[in-house]
Amino acid sequence: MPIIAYGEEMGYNPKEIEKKWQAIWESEEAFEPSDDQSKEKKYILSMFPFPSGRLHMGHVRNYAIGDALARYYRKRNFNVLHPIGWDAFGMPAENAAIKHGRHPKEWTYSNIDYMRKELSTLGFSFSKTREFATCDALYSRWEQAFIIKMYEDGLLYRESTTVNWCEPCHTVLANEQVEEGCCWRCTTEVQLREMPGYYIDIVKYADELLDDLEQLEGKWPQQVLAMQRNWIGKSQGLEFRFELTKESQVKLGGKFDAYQVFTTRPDTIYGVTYSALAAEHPIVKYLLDHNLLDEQTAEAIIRIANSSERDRAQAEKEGYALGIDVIHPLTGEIIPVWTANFVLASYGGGAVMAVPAHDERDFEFAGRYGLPIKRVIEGGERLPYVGTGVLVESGEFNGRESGDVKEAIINHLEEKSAGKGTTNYKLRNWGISRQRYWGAPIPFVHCEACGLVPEKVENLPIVLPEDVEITGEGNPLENHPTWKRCACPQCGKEAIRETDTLDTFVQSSWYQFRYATDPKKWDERGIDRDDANYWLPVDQYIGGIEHAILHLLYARFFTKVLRDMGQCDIDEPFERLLTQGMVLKDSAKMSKSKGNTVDPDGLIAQYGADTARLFILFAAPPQKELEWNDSAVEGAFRFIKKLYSKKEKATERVLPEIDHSTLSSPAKEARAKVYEALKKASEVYEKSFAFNTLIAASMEALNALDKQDNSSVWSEGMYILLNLLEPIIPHVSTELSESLFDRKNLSATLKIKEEVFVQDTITLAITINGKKRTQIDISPDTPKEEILVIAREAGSKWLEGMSIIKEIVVPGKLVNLVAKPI
RNA sequence: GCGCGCGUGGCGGAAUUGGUAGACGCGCUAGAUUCAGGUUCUAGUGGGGGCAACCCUGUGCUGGUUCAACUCCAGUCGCGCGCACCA
Repeated sequence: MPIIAYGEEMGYNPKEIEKKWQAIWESEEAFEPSDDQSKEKKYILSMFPFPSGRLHMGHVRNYAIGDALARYYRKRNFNVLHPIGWDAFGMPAENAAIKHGRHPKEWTYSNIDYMRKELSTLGFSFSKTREFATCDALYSRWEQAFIIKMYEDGLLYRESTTVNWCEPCHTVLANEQVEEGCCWRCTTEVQLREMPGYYIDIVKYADELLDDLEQLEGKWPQQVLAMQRNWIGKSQGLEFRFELTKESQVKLGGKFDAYQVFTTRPDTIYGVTYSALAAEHPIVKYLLDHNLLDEQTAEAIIRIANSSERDRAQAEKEGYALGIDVIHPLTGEIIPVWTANFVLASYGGGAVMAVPAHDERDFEFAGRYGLPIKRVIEGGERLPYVGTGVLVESGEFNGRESGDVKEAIINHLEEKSAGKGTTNYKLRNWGISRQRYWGAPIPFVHCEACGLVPEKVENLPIVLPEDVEITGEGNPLENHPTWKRCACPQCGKEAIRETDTLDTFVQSSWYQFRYATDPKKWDERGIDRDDANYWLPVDQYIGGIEHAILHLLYARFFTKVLRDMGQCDIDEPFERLLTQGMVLKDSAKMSKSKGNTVDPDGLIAQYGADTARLFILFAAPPQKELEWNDSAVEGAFRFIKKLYSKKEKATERVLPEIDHSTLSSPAKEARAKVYEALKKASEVYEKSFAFNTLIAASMEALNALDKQDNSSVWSEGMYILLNLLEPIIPHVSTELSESLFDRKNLSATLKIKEEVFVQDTITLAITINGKKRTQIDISPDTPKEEILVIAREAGSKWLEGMSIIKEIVVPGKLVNLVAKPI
């Protein structure tokens, strides 16, 4: 019986161990990447946090995964870049200012200081020299330079259009930032508003953004790829002109002679019985402005135009005849024009041809208003029939298949100069203006004489004024007495500075390049091309699925833009993506409002960082949701205590040479388990990320070691287990590695010794007709014939009155005897 | 409606990718240690049956392929996520 009188000193003391190693790592600058770019690199990146004040469990999970990978590759002698920074601009800082009267800047930087400490108590191996906050003036400086370059390259423009306005956030939102008609941040319904703003032409890159998803196949989650494809929404078809009749042209004051419509089904063009315009369409506007509609109709159309897209999507089909007609480009028929609430203003020109026989929406609308329905595709019992088939009543195209007639109809219209093959995207250009204070100023100036002028690059950064009053009313930059007054960069006369700030997604679109740039060069340039080419793409990116569209699409887009600017030579920023699941408690997302949070600080105070990290990686595979479980945390703590308590078992300070054949069978078993865990390690760290199974294998190995007492086997076991657990529970692993092996076990590349898997006897399952009946122990080199003899004997009980018709031996696994009654 | 994914003990989850289902952990049961609680240790733990060796049954459901299916195929039900009048 061991004496445990001085157990307190002997026992596992996470606080002391963790503090000690965190200090050592800091003084050793253990996590800084090397400047030597001839070394093989790994860039491991967890999405950077918004400095909200405190870490939550989602952060802990995110960084525990990234840290495990970074530490693994560092040990494998890769040059590892594992940076952290702060996504520091954004609304919550202003909300805190309104609520608590704290200046956003002060609030943000003090949050960063606190959270940086939290990260270090968790022992994450981040590079310290590359840390930055996106609200740092130096970061804005380069971002503003990129924005100006985009403007010069014709990729960025200012335009007044209908935008999504969120009243509580007091700003416009990009399309991606509207979820089911509501603001992604505050979930209130967005309003449509006409106002000027800055846009980046992301649609120009739509094809590349779509096509390059193929390169990511198998490396990004399928779901994310599908969401991106869906969002880009490429569709090919026909765009053609609907010529207005002479009478209609006259009615429209000669202002319009035709309008464009888009269809993906040119094969149904002979089935057109009406055409429909969005309520916002210029022709409808003209009719309203010139009182060419009766009062009731006009009112109804205005009501539709003022309702949100979301409301319209839920409303019944509704529309009004406009009293004008167009001419069918192929048949010359007169087609009535309607306005309809289901036609989207923002897609395909805001106008459609309507083929009620072959489109559900058109059908429903036609039914409601008694419009004619003309079938032109054979197939299906009932209308609408939206499938493909043989064309009828389609003039010269009769009898041909939809599939091969599409191209012909497009060509036909092209020849008549009435239409052309076109590609449309659901993706819209990225609106980057925000009418808020706490963001990077958009570096433009409005000059009465020169118009819109970009700021001179040498004047960058344009920094925010600090003496502002944040009340939640209006834009503080707009309201500031002097800030917006400036000199025109072009003519030098008095001008007005732009008061919109950049969408915060702009900052997170290029931060991966900033980390890669040697900090010594941060003053000189935003991105160093050689550094970027060396470090990027990020080998493994880790973050929440909630960024599947927004951030990941923007960052991919920026990468391509920066490439075209000559900042780097890569096409895709993130080679592999891991989307972690949420951390739940009581089956609900942890949140302050639900009161179901578990505070990382409290957990660390109670059990230590290693337990927190171990639990979070053990409880579920990283991609899945993780249900918090206090007693399972205890279990993780118990494992670490057990590991620690076994340190005296290892008596040799190097990896011992062991003669496997002389060992007892529990010792052999223990070695096999240890090496199984080692085998698993590389697969887990490099491929599957199923840390839960690696931890399970390590637990099995420790349990097996504990069932034997050979100190060499113990030494070898600890040597290996501490190595493979170090990325997960670094403090206790390093502590034990230091005291047992002078940390030599942490730098070595460990070899798998195949001989430990060779067993004296192996167990084969005996199955009869695929059903397991019994098992046999045999020597591994027993010939097949002999195995069958033993197997038949072992199974004889179940084979009575049967005749064997087939025998299958799966080496090392089982014997299956296939038998039939005689 | 369309797209993607998932259904395995009381719970979290394993299963070398077609070869002994339920590893590992939590929980639970019994026992040991303890004045007691906690800790720790030992044994057991999918369901049903049997004194027992054992037997039956079992991966949402129904079929199929195969010597062999949690794994592959078809259908079906349920759940989750995303998109949603995109012409």
